[in-house]
Parts: sequence; structure tokens; C-alpha cells
Amino acid sequence: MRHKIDGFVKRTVKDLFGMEISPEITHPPSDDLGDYSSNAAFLLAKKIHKSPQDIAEMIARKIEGDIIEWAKAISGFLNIKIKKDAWLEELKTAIYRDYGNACWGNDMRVLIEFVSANPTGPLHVASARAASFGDSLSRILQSQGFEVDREYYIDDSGKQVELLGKSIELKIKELKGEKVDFPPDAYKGDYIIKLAKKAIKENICDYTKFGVKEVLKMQKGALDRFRITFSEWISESELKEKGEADRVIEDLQELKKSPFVKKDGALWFIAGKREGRVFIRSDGSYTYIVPDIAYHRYKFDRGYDVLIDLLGPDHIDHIPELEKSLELLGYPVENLLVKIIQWVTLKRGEEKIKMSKRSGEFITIDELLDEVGVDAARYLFLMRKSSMPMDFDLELAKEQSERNPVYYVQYGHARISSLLEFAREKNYITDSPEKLNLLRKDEEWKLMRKITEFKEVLEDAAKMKEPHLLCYYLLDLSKFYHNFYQKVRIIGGKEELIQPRLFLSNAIRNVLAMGLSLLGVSTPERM
RNA sequence: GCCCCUGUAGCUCAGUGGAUAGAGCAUCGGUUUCCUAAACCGGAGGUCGUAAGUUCGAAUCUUACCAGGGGUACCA
Repeated sequence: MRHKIDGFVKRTVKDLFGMEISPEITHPPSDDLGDYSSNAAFLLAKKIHKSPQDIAEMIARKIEGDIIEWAKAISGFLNIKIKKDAWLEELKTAIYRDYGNACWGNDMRVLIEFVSANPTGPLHVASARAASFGDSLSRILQSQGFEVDREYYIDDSGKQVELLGKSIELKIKELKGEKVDFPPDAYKGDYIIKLAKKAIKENICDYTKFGVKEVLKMQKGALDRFRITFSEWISESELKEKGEADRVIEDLQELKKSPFVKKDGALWFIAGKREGRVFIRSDGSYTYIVPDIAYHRYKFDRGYDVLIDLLGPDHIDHIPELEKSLELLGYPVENLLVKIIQWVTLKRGEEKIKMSKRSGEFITIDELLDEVGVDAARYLFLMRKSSMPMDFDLELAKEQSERNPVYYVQYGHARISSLLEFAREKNYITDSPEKLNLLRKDEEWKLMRKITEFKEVLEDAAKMKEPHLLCYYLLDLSKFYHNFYQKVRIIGGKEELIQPRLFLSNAIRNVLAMGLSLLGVSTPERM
């Protein structure tokens, strides 16, 4: 619908003034101003030296389109009312299972990397937020015609995993009755004890390898429970073994203008105005960024058109070096989109819950799910836009679970499901698009217009890479439906209106179901 | 010091260039012999952190400042 209007406005402007513009097509603040409005006249005012109102009037007189009821110029805006038939035609399609799907993604191949936590302990809530986000964004992009793969990068080489091995080894000694001094940065927590006991039982000698394997198993289990899947798990150590990290350094050194400087026995990467960053330590080992560059190169080499990284704010400082290196190596950095998912602060009421993996005090995904459930957790994470640091109040998520936004939307779905079931028992047809033109009430028109907004919201969410837009839309749609349901008696109301109203309800249920499944939230038939 | 995020109703947050700035919670009042009251309707509640600038138009963009949070390793 929005695309059609956009086309009409552009064509009319071209016919009238011979100019190409990109007008915005939005919804006016109140219904009596029409269904859509455009700022086209404002954009043209300066170029052709006429007042926006005059231009809008010219466009309004000239504009043509099979779905336009009327077009008016109102204080400079071009306002357009859509024919009722057009809304009804749109409504008929809203009952299909692929409603809202689009193909402007053009089968572009997208690789989205997320979570990628250190394999040194259970996943905590910040990972849960990133997991919800990455999963939902993948689904939304898929719905718009992108071909999406999801990847988890395992940081299984480096000092942190050696420390994990060491922590297990020391814990074993302690369990055997030896007195041991744990280094201050050793990993603690129940899972270390569990791993140590298991290592003893299985006669393990390589504690690091064992620890990483076991921790990954734990992480996969938690993600599974959270309904998050990945197409690929890429291991840092494997990339290193294949010599990919070496190749990055070699190729960067071969450049005409080497970006490296030796200082204090370490190899520093200097690019742009920023201070340098160490790539090779004085002991000859690579810092984290080198295999990470190799990894990104590997992503590009596999032929992806767009790379999306969802990172925690602690990675911000590495982005310039990563991008600069890839650029120097000849890769299209503009196709790499790095999105920072801000931290989550856990609270219980007023009390902040401090988290530190090393000290062993943290809330894991499993504990979170035990307390608030998958659906509530996912919806609450996804409601915030990614740049927003969020407070997650466990007390509130639990206590107010009845008034939790996710239940409001799910309740809408359950309510309609039960209505439709009741209707079928009474032998009413719930999916016949006949007599829809009998729908005339305000609440019914509002719902019809709201339904078609689904397509617009999905497109916007995919373009902006922000699933929270969908969360707010679904809340809105549910609100409109609850309002309609309360005011209009369907079964038992006017006989000729029952079937069209059931169809309308069915369409709403379909949109709610598809929206919720894009968020990874379940759609209960009853509650 | 430098970098990043944030500042919108009492609270939690939407709104990122358009018209009279919205929702939930909290609060006050109302709605159930009838398809799910986990619902609905109404009231009250705003110097959009401050100031300047850009613009026909700014909560939205720019700059400076103020306030809160986070980062600032040859950890990742």
C-alpha cells in the first residue's frame, strides 16, 4: 500500500515538474486527515519557488491511482484517502500464512554473527539479550527476502581459555584435599566444581580442551532452551591452525605502506589518527584482533553480500582497527555492519545484581528462564532498541507477569483462537472473504488499516535492523483488537456481520501469530 | 583526559526531519446475567537535560555545556 502511494506521488511530481524526489509516505496524526500523507510539497518548495500549499494542491489535483479515494492539500501536506475496496482487497490477503513477507531482500546473502561469548562459563543475561536480538533480526530479514546464515564465533584460543583449564586443574587439586592458592582472576562458580568432578571421573589430562568442550555443551544447551539456533559454529583455534591469522599479518606486511610499527618488542598497528593497537605481543602471540580479522576475511571470502556483527559495548574500541585492516586487505568494509547491543543490568527491585564471570556471581540464561520463562524474557529484551542500556528487573518480570506486554499480545491471540473455535462449533465459516464490505464500524476500519501496517513495520524493522518496532506494533494491534472485541459482539450480534467479523478476527490472529513467531515467542491457543 | 551509550509524564520506555509529542505501569473514576475481565472506557499528569545554530519546519540534525552509566590492557 505504502509502495503504491509512493509510486503515485513520484510519478505525479515527475509529470508536473520533471523532477525525481524521494518523498516520505507516512500516516497523518488523525484519521479524518486521510490514510497516508506525503511531504513531497515541502521538498519541492525551494526548487520551484512556490509555497508548499500551492504545490500540494497541484499534486492533489493531478494525482491518479486506482486505489485513491481523494487527495487533498492540508497545510502543505499531501493527504490521501484510500478507497474502501482497496482496504478490503488487502484484508483478504491478510489471512494467508505468508502475509507480510516481501522479496526486496533479493536473495542477498547475509551473515549475522552474534553471542560469540568466551567458552569459559555459562552464558549470562547480556548474551541472552544479544541472542534474542540476533535470532529475531535473522527471522525478520528472512521474511523480507534475504538469505540469512547465523554464526557463533568460539573464542577458544587465548589466555582466557588457558585460565579456564588452570581453574579446573586447581579445583581438582583442592577436591583431592590439597591446599591451593587460586590466582585472583581464576574462574569460580559451581560449574567449575562440576567440571572438575567430571574431569576426575573421566581421567582427563588436557583440562583446557576438556573445559572448552564442556562449557560449549552447556552454552548450546541454554541457547537451545532459549530457542536460538546457529547455522555454523566457527572456532578461532581452527582458523589459527589453518594459518589464517598468520596470513593476515603477512598480507598486511606486504602492503606498500605497512601499517605496522615495532615498539617495545611488540608489533603495533597504526592507522589513522587513533593510538596504535598491539597485534603481536612481545612474546610473539597474537592479540584477539588478529584472528578476528582472519575470521571476517573468511566471512567475506564465502561470498556474503552483507555481514552483520552484534557486539557488546566492550568491543567498540576494536572496530576501527578491524575495519581499517579489512579495507587495507581489499574487502568492501561498507558491507560490514557492526551493531552494538548495550549491556543489561539485572535488578531485583531496587537492588542491583552485580555480575562477574571470574567471581562466579552471575545469573545464567538457565536461571533467567527458570524465573521468568522464554517468552517473557525474549519479549522484554526485544522491546528495547539495541542502543539502549537496559535494566532488567527480575522482580518486575516475575511479579507483573500477568501484566507483562508479552501476555497482552499472547492473550489477544488466545482470545481470537478461542472465539474462532467457538464459532466453528456453531458452524460459522471463519475464513470466507464474502460480505466484507458490510464492515463499516470505526473499530473495524481501524483494525483493517492497522493490519496493513504490518508490512510497513517489517520493512522498517529490517532496514533499520531494529526488531523492537515489531514489539510495539503488536502491542498496538492487540490493543485495537481488544477494544473492538469489547465494543462489538460478534457471535450473537447482527447475523450478516458475523462471518465478515470472524474473517477480520482470523486475519488479526494470523498477523499476531506471524509477528510473535518473528520474535521467537510462542502463540498459545488458550491462556 | 579520551571514547561509547543514555537524558521525553511520578516510574519504565516508544517516537530519530513534519501537523495538537504517545504507550504501559502507578493514581483517580466507571464497565462483567452475554464469544476468555490476563480485557475495555474515561480523568489527571510534559520548560522533550540546558543553550546556541542549521531548516519552510527540530524531541529528532550540528556544536558547546550539564547530569547519569560504561569503557579506556601486550585480557577477550
